[in-house]
Amino acid sequence: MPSLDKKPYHHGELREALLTAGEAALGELSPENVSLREIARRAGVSHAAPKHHFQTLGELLGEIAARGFDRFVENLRSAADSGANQSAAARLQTMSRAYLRFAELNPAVYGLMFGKRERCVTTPNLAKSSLAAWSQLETAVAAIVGPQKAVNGALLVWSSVHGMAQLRIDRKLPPHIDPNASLEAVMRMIIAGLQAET
Amino acid sequence: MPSLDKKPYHHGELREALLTAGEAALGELSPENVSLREIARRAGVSHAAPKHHFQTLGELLGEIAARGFDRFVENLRSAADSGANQSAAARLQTMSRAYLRFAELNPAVYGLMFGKRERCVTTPNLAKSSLAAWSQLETAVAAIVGPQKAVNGALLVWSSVHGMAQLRIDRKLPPHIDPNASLEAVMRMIIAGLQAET
DNA sequence: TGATAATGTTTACAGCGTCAACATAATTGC
DNA sequence: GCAATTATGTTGACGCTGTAAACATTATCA
Repeated sequence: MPSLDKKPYHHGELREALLTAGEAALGELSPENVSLREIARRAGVSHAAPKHHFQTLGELLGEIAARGFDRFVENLRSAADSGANQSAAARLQTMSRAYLRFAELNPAVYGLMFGKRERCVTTPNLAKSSLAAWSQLETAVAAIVGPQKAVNGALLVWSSVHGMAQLRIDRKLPPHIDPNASLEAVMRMIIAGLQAET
Repeated sequence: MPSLDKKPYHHGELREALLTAGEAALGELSPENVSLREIARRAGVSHAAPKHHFQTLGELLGEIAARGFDRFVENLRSAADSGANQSAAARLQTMSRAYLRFAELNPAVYGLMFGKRERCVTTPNLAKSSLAAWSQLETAVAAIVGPQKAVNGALLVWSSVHGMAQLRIDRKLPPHIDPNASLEAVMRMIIAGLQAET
């Protein structure tokens, strides 16, 4: 009698399997080694099978970036909620911690989300989530400096936190710097700068 | 009689030619299309010729990044010099403008310099130049907040400017933002934040 | 001047993304 | 319920890539 657990010809959940295999590969391999063929291998499928679900590698990575954005926005939202009864400044600091934490835990996906869009295709909901994250930040900043100056204030915060995340991921910070302690000090200065604007 | 301008078997200045061809390619093509073979083509030489001057593509790109760093440090230095008789705050602002300008004019090289070191190899003088840039910045910041708090202050400035550069290069800024005007506003807030530390 | 080192070319190999042709299974229409 | 169609797999091919090895040409030096 033939073995009962023989692999069927059709996978059934291949699209989903490719996305999770891709995320796993991004977590384990250096980005340049994350290839369509490698992801297909991990999903236990031939190298051309993904074609029926993602036209190109860029489309697959774009979808992974979109999912990353959803998780990212959710993380920031729950951080903001958890600080609902704090001061606006403390809430902003909490959000910044969540931001940096996400970047540290998901460096490759973070790179897809915020890096140049050469490796992945920008899907509509990716653009939407990106804008959602921005207005989330702008709202938190507006609570400190008022809506008038919220744009530049949000730019200050976003640039700084994004810059720190990037520098840390790319290991470009001088070795004598402790990123967590520094984030607190940097955020303190940022908030002072914001408050000087009022 | 044979033509006099016939190409000689040996190039003569191939190493230099490869570096400039590489920089040109980085300026014209999207980074993923900058290949060793493409650079060799531009230098008018067979695809394996670079091997005698650069062991790998990463070595070539690493050397290009190192040269970029030299120009970068020089730009910042001359910006700092030009503001020698200004206040420390104004001098820092001048340096920031030079920083952002360099990133805008040389996005691909900037990416090699500050991005992940997967595409290019870190050569010793690259590390040296990087550290030089950092202490240059730290000195400028120390003139405002004193040496004690210069480290965190420099981190604030570097993160912010690097973040803005990256966001602008990657076109991740909301479209309604004018980067140049925003830089001024952001730097004003940063300097206020630094001065609040004293 | 002749050996040797430097610096080119050619050829080869494996991995990549993508496409086209084909195989198999699920679904739909009658 | 069965045939036609559609969805989703596999296989093989193409041209690209980086890199290595073998070979050709020229420059350098004893």
